Amino acid sequence: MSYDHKSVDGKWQKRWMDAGVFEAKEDSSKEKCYLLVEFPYPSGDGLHVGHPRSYTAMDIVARKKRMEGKNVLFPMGWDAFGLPAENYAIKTGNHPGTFTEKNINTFRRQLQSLGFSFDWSREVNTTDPAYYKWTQWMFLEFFKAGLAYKAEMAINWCPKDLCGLANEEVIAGKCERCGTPVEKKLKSQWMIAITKYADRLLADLDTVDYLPKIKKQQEEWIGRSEGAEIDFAVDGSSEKITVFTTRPDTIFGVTYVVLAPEHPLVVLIASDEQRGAVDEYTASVKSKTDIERGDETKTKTGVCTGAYVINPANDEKVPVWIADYVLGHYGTGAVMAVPQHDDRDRAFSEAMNLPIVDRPLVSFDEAVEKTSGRKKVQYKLRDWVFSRQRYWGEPIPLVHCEVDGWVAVPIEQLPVVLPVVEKYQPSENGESPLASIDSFVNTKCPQCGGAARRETDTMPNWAGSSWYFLRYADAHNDNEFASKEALKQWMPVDIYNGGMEHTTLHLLYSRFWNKFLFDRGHVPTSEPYARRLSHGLIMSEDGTKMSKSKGNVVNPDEIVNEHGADTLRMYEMFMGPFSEPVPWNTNGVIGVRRFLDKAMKMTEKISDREDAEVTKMLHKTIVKITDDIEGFGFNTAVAQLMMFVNVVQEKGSITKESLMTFLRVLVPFAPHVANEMWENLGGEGFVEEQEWPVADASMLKDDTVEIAVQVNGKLRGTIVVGSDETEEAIVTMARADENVAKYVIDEPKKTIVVKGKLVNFVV
RNA sequence: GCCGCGGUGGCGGAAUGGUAUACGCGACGGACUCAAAAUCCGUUUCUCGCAAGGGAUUGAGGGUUCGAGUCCCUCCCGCGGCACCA
Repeated sequence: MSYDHKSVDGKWQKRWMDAGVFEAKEDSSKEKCYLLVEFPYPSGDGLHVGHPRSYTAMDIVARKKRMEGKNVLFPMGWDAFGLPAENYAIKTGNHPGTFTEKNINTFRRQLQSLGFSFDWSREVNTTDPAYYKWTQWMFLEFFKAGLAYKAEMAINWCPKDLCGLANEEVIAGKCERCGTPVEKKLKSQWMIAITKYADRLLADLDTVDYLPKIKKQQEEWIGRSEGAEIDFAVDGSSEKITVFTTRPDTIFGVTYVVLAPEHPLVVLIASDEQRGAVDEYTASVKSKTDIERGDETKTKTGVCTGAYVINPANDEKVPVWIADYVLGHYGTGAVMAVPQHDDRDRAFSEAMNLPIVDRPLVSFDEAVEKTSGRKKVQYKLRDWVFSRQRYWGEPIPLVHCEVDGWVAVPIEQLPVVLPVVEKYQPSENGESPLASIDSFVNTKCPQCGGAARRETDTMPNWAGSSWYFLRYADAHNDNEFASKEALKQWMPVDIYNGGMEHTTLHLLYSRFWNKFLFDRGHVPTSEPYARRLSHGLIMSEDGTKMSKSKGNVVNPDEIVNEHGADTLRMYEMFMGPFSEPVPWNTNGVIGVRRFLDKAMKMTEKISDREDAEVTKMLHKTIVKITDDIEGFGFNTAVAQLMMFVNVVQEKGSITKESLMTFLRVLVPFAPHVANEMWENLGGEGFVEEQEWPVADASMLKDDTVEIAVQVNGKLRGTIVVGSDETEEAIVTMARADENVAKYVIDEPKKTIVVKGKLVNFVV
């Protein structure tokens, strides 16, 4: 006999919703706890089994914290701008919002079918004008602070779709949709000066509790290096080449200087004899895609410009080359080459038959001083390209006026709502579809009232997700993105869980965004997340990534229908360590369902008395579950719950009191089953409304312990002794063991006793 | 190439330097049944042995230690991230 999961699941989900038990309260008498999971992109495929892994884990934490008396905020929403909806719109001509809404409804139904204790009253949706009004408002804050600026940028361009592509849409150098190799195209783009925050984004990592590997990824992405800028005068010219180097101490070993092909000085200094070769080389580099350029990391190419520079340390005259191993966008786009100390310079020298000299090093400071250089800190981080020539994104709320230039749309006119368009395809020259809507584009300048044109680019996907955690604090506020009081109550997020795939960009962007708002006095903390954890991916049974094209995607609905919500929840917790990737195994699901059936049957074993073993196990279980939830060891927590039920089954009876206590540690994992049992036993209200149990320390101690007896470290027997037995008595008993005595004939050289664990005789 | 993580039964995995293989799946045997499913009981790292018990075993090889899956060194394999950042 197994329990009827369909009626049990539905019954409790309805009751939780009706009672609003999981809604966070603006109640300062309790300590707050803000638990955040990454809000999903509501794709047309519906929920993936990967989603509930993170959500269940944090749901368990949330339920436990509530029972411990915390005021918990555990919200959910939708990161709903995105390409799939736009592609769907291009294909069908329907509005992407229709598609998005349908998908959100599916996701919401699926999440609710798993009984997560989300506070649905605070649901947010990035595509809702009431939400993106504030995304636009924040962009204007960047604009007003001078951090948003326009610049010519090379963007990814698909020559077949006539369309600009985001980096994420370029797969292996090809257009994600049509497979055409992607080209570079210069376009004027809105940029946000995240590099101004590079030092703080790096330094403040010391103030947060992230997994070390996550910190490391942030550090590497920011990529700080210390060095110096040194000027090399161009021989016979007033020009100078400034290089950035982290090794000024190698200055005497410089044999040539290299410019990136896109360096502006190239055209100025190339000699007449070399000009042809230089132009040819520059053109060939331009026509290469990033991948082609990257592919050639082993064979270095370049040409001599015919110009020479003077090494400021020793007045040596060295040639100037151009080569694409030097990047235009990093440092000064120019490098002093020291083949003696740098592998890349050495490889280039060997390829071009350039000399490699052996010169002594000088100290860093001495070299900087001798060359009149400047100490300099460089970052790999680049400013954030914020424009997309796309329909399905937040319109950038600026207008361009002939007289006043770029002007912010006044706050009372926000949001700038996405207009209705005929077609969602970008235009021939790569303009956003919004550019073809005259009624949208033509407007008046808010400053002078003259004719002006609206910006038609939209924001990238990252925008809405850069601040959603703030909106949850006060999700329905029309006057502010969130009130100061609400933000003060909830921020920072106590634990933020998400995938490793978001630990560079999303994490960095949202930290930056929050810091900026902090500087403007809009949010109370400089860092948004006190703690960041990540979960491992759920792989398919063969260990590869689940994907629709391979047809190995598991639909969570099927598991819920067949075995119930609690089975899916617990299986996802049981399948392996939370932070590691684990393969899905449909066979394994059945084990969890069997456990839940056995757990349900414990209500038939109620008795006035129970075996002492059961009582002891209950208290051990309380301790183990409490610790495991704190340490995110959900798989071993589930194992412990199983062991408890196994003991009850073996002993045949349990008191009602013990069982009801057990339900309080079961409920975070299997809330439907736990509540159903609770009700069957005559419990009042919800199990979630009970206090988290505390183990009785006196119950944790065993009367007797089994002790291993080793001889020279090899196990030769076990003895059972009283837990308070003296060492002496234990050693005597150990030696008395028949099998042990065979090996310990003479007095042992040494005897090691580890209390409660083992005795080791060294003979 | 560099950095990080990992390698334990047939499978997913467990183990503050202290009885390796918990828990689950699968498999095998038994009970119940006309039969099957479900359920329950038992066995299940390999190996020698009727048994008592012995031997081997945590990717490979060394080392430290009374004792190593765990610590150290060398190497192999897998996964993830970064990748000409001067």
